[in-house]
Amino acid sequence: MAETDGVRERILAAADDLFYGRGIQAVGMDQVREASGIPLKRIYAEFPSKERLVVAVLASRHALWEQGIARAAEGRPDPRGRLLAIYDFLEAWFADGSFRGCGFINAFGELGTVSPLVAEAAREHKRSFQRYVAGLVAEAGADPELAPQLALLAEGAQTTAAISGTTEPARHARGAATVLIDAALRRPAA
Amino acid sequence: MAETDGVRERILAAADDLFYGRGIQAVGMDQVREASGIPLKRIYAEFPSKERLVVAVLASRHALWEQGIARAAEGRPDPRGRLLAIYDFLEAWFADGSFRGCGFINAFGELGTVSPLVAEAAREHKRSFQRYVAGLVAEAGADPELAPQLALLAEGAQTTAAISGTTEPARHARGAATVLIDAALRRPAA
DNA sequence: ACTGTGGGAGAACGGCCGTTCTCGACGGCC
DNA sequence: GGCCGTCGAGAACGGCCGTTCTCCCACAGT
Repeated sequence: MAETDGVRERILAAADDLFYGRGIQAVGMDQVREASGIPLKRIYAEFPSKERLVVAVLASRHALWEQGIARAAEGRPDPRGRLLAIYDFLEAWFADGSFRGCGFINAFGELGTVSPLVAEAAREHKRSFQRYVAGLVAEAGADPELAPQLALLAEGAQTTAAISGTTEPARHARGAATVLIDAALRRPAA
Repeated sequence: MAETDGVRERILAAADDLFYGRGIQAVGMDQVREASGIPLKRIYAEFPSKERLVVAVLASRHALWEQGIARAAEGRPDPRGRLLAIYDFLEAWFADGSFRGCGFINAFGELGTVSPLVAEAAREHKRSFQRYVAGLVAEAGADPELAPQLALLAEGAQTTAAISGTTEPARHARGAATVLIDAALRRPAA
């Protein structure tokens, strides 16, 4: 049992590509098998149902997201810079040809009412991002109200970039965030 | 041919409820028949395929959206008030128990890659909203950059409210919009 | 009253879904 | 070398999908 053999990871990578790229319901388990090269029996040994596989894919996507914004924040000495780094990270992401919006928003829209596990995964992902932003806002000593406002800009940029197919929303969000942050820092929190 | 008999409207209303509430792929044509009380044969006489029905539902939803923001803007004498009315309209919408996010974002996430017609309907809806905001921003004499920023806040509020299940995002967006508008009006466009 | 037409209800169709089962080949241990 | 458990390949299953077809009744004109 020394190593997982990467089977789980190969399934997750293939399923993530397919689910994110084409929509979850539009992808059959046979396509996951074909793309991963892992037999159906083994997939079902690892994930007892498609729903569980979806949840696991979302979990891995959440980990990637956290790594991404953490890496973007590296080298930014002040909280203000780390907050703005979020939008730089978004711009790089939007420029990726396979970008298709926030996988959690997409999954929630598709399965939110039919799968409580998927709905909860999306809620927890967004809560976690809100906490991250709130932490930086607190570090900066700004009004806590600033945090959800900055998060809103990031969410809006993701959906707008997905539908329009451009990267501009990241720059618009960054510009708006700059104004909001500087206004909040001029009149700091009690 | 004096009147459409409302058949088309009944189909659209039932389909919209179901598609928006449960997701498009999760709803079968039989459920549309049952909910509308219109026989399948007549539905297919009116809409040649499910995809066309989806597009028609999105078109009616677009009309409702335009009416909603237009009505919210009534009685607001200045562009600034009409811009902020967008977020008041959103808050009222979020408070509706059946709110489940922006139907166009949901449809795009679910079918954007598989149905070009649905993708185009979503794009056109968002473009139209951008034009509306841009018009008000121009009326106000503010920097045109303000328009996409305000739109971002509205988009982010919709997805955040959908996933969190609260109405707060509307107030957060309104607060951020106030700051952005007033900052832009202090340093007006060339 | 008889025929013809149109529209209603629901069965039927081919196809794909998620999931499970069968079968045959392979490799480790005595 | 012979047995046994393991595992991969793909068929099989029940069920639902979007779409079409069949059948039957209710009513029009003469």
